[in-house]
Amino acid sequence: MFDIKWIRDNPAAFDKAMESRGSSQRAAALLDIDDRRRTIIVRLNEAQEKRNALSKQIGQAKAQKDEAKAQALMSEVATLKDFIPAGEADERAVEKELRDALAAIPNMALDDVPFGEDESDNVEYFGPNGTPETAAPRRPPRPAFGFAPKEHFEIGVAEKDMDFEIAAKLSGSRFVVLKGQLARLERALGQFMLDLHTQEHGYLEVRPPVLVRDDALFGTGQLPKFEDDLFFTPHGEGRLALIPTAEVPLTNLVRETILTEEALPLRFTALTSCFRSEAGSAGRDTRGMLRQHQFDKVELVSITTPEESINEHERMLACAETVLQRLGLHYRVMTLCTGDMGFGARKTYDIEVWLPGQDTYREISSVSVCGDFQARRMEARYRPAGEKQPPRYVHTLNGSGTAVGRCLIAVLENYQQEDGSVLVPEALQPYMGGLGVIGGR
RNA sequence: GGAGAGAUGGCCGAGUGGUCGAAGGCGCACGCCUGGAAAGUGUGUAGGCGGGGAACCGUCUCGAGGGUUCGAAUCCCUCUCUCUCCGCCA
Repeated sequence: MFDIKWIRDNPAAFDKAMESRGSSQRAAALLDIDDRRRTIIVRLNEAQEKRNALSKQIGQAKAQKDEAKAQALMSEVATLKDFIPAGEADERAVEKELRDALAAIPNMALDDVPFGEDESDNVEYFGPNGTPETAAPRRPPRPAFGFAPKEHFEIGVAEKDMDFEIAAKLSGSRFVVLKGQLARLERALGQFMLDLHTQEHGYLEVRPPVLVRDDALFGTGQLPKFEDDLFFTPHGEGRLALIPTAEVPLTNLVRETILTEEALPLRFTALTSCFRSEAGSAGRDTRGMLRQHQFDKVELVSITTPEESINEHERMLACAETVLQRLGLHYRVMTLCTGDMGFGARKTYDIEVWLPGQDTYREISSVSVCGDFQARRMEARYRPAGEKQPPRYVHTLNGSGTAVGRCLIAVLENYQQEDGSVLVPEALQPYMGGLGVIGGR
């Protein structure tokens, strides 16, 4: 969420940022609300000041048993009796108007984010000061096949243990039932990723709720604008949402707090199921388990100072890349252009894994730095170390590390054998009881 | 689901109609003490909004929202959450 004071001071920059993100928001309309708001506040404050001063005098008069004087003062205050409640109501209304307007505005892209309209304008990224040559050694090569590689759901093991028909009977479309070694392989992937991030990357493992309140969703920016993407369940008088990503509970872990600077950075990771209604995706990726209503994901969230968030973004990307490197999966990294970024992001890297069966790259991780955008919505601040300074908003980052279901697809497609079996990447074998291949005879 | 207790500053904890944004403690910051440190000691230390170049001033905030009152942390109503006991339950 934007700071109205910043918009007041930088209206041209704000308009430019909105235009580059394809938003029709402009500073003038917001500042008009702000002007009305400030006028109301000034008038209200003056009236309150007068009331408070007179009330204090009434207290003194009563203490001195001067009833006549007290009565005179009380009748004077009575003239404010209508104005103050009305002014308070006006203030509440205009504050809400401003907050509602600000809450619907997407974050501003960082200066080095490429300008563009959609995913065709995204730009490949090779690391800080990187080139294709410097990035290549870290990235596993594409596998070579002596046969035509199949899509994941056509591979022998999947035809046996990846059951969309029974899932449809249970739950409808966009659900899957995994069985046997495929079920175990997905579990192994989640365990492997969690162990990697907790043991080597310094993340704290968290088991959060997967049902959350509207407030938490507002904090990370899913509400109020993206209600249609969520599943809700009734609860008491209200409702709870199933999380679309563990970003929601992990980031909200610091909501409404003032941290000490020494506590930063905070790094959280969680393996959870995620739930998305995919309302706008009818007809897209309907075959296979690429786009499901329910999927598992290992999420990474960092809470940092403003000074450190850019560095943390690169670090988090590297943490996510390590997953694919250890699994021997070929991938590329894209910097999302201004038009393709999510609502709360200032800059986003997508990691796209190579899927030989589809003969294309598909997103398997998205790593975003949000600046103080979410922190403002959550009221998450920290107190700078040293000399007395006011609290500042923290910066928040989130990234997938990685999507487990899509990673399963990638393993199947990249390690498939002509006979329908699939080799188990070395890094996963300890999690598979030493098994080197699944689906073989 | 039933009964009861509670929610106060970064943290703990006093405070039942006026001078209370709020005692005391912890923590933190600065100073003194010290060869240096610890201990001790002194001072300071909430946040939001508005006005102002600034110093500063005003206002709001004691879980949230309404209400009573000239005046509310304190009284009333509604809600949320936490704790204890009972019931149910993986």
